[in-house]
Order: sequence, then C-alpha cells, then structure tokens
Amino acid sequence: MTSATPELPDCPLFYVPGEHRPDQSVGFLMRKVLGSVLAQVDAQLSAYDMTYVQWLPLYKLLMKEGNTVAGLARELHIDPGAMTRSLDRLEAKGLVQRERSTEDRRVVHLVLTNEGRKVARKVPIVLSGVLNGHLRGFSEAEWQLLLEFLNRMLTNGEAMRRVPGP
Amino acid sequence: MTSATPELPDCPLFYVPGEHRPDQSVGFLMRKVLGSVLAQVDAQLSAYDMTYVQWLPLYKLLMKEGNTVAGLARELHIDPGAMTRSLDRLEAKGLVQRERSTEDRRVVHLVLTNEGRKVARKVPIVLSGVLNGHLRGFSEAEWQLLLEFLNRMLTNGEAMRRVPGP
DNA sequence: ATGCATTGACTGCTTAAACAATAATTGCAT
DNA sequence: ATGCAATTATTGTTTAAGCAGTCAATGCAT
Repeated sequence: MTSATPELPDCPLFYVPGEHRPDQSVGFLMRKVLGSVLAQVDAQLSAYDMTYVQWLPLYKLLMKEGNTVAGLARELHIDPGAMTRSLDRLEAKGLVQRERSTEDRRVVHLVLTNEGRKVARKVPIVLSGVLNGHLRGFSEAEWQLLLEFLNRMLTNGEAMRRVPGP
Repeated sequence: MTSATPELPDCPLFYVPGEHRPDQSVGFLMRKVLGSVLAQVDAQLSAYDMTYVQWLPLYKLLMKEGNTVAGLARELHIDPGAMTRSLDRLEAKGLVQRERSTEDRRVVHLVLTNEGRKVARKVPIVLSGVLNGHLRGFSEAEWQLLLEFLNRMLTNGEAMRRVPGP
C-alpha cells in the first residue's frame, strides 16, 4: 500500500537485523546492568534470608498499597497463582500472616508480622546503596536524563502495545 | 575511623532509603522497560514456538561462539545445569543435536539443525523491530548517550564487585 | 605410573513466574 | 428469586535459573 519498508515510517533504525551486535544493544546492556544490581542487592540481602523479589510484596504491604492476594498480584504485575506461592514462602518464614476476610469470604487479608515489618524496612537501605554505587560519577543532570530516556522508552512500549508493531 | 557517613565518599546520593519512590528508581524503570521489550519480543516469537531466552543459545551456536554445554553456559552466564535442561528442550524441538566428542569423551558437541538455523536467523529481525520501536523519537546522540550511561553503570557495578560496597 | 585435582555433563531440589483450570463466593440482571 | 457472570484464592503443569552433588574422563605433579 504505502511502501516496501517493513518498519513504521517514523521508527529509528538504530538496530538492523543483519548487523546484530549485542554489546551495542540497549536491551542486552540493560539486562547486564539489572543483573549486576540484582546480584549485589541479593548478595547483601542474603544476610536477612531475603531476596529482592521476596521483598516486593512485603514493601507493598508496608506501604499499604494492597493487602490481598489479588491486590498484590495486580500491583506487582504478576500472576495470582505465583503470588499465592510467594506468600506461602513468606508465611512459612513468619513474615506475613493470612486472615480470611469476614465481610467477603473469598478474600484473604494479609498482614505483616513484626519480623516482616522489620525486614521490609531494611531493604530500601541496601537498594539505595547499590543504585547509588552504580551511578557513581553521574551528575544530577545525567541521572535525570537517564530517567527521562527510560520513561520515554516505557511510553513508546505502551504505544506499541496499543497498536501492535509492523 | 574516617567519618560517620555510611556511603563511600564519592558516591552520589540520588537515592535515600527514607524517601523510596519506585517510579524514580532507575532499577525499577529498567525492570519495566525490559519487561515491555521482552513481552513484545516473546509475543512475536510465539509464532515460531520460540522465546528470547531459548533463542540465546541458538544464536551463540549460529555465531560459533561456543559449541559445548559448558561453553554456552559460560557465554550466557548461566549455570551448566540450567544449560543442560535448556538444551533438552531445544533438542526435543529438533533445533539442536548433541554429539559426544571423540577426542575428549567428557564433552558433548552441539550442532544446529537446519530448522534451528532457520529459526535462529529470524529472531534478530524481531529484536531489532521491538528495540527500534521503544526508541522512537530518540536522536542518534540520545541513543549513544543512553548506551554510554548503561556502560558506565556496568563499569561501576564491576568496580563494586571487586571492592564490595560500604 | 599412580594419585589427585580439574573439567564436563548431568540430576535432584528450590525459587520464581506464566497459563489454565477449579471451587467458593459475591453481585447483578432479568 | 434465581441464574449467570465476575471475582478470589488456590492448585497443577511448564519454562527457567540457581546451588549442590554425582560420575566419568582428563591432565598434571610427584
């Protein structure tokens, strides 16, 4: 109809299938950066018998952003089934408790134990330290620019989800 | 000894534990961006009964960057055990073949089947399209800057690994 | 040349997340 | 009010990755 180009007209051509160089791919690099951050965070959190992913629901509970299985699953963009099993592990460690609701007997209310609250509050310290460490040498402006880039990529991604790509 | 600050002296303080805002965290944003990229790539690859992570070893084989279980595991920074099971699935799909080495009878040589080669070559097309889509509106300079930022974070991460943080 | 450490592949167990199916509620529409 | 649709939590199954342990083969040192 329009032309023979397989890409949308206003799409940059930074990446061309023929010359695929992983070390110049934002996706590949971001995977590595994220892997580095996660590894160091988890290494420090192992002292509390905790990991980053296990902390996420605890933090949501602490911040009162959800207090049911389905609520947390929606917040964390994961499957309710996965959430159930995550909570099984957290409950086994004595960090959260399940309490069947009396108003709506389908829902289970989740509450942090004292131990859970204590652990949940320690994680942001580790997180901040590791992130700051990875940003050593960055100016405030550079940091803001990086955040802007990431937000723009996210917006582009959502736009593509609405209008599936070429 | 030196001072009371809990951070290394030349570490930026972009993130402070007290005021933890996930939507301003590079880690959190990168997780979301990467999730978006991966979801769209895998959605398109499902047409070939393939996923991004399953493609990685195929690509390494295609590029002749490793042709044994241990070699691929090292290249992809994953556990040899995980690699074995990945290859089980790829072999079951008829994309790779195992051939016990005759020189060193411990090693298993991996070879792409014709089907495997065909699939492996299709993935970079999808990958490029999705990445370009996420970079819509980026100038060449901005893209380069983003790559530079990521590389600097990676270097910082490696430095921290050598000298474990504060 | 024998002994021991290393390497390569594999297996069992755990965490994690996705999809699908199920059972028990709840709520809404006719 | 009864029936059906939606919601909630859970369980099974698959893919994936990590750690630890096993077994066979190799190679190096004494």
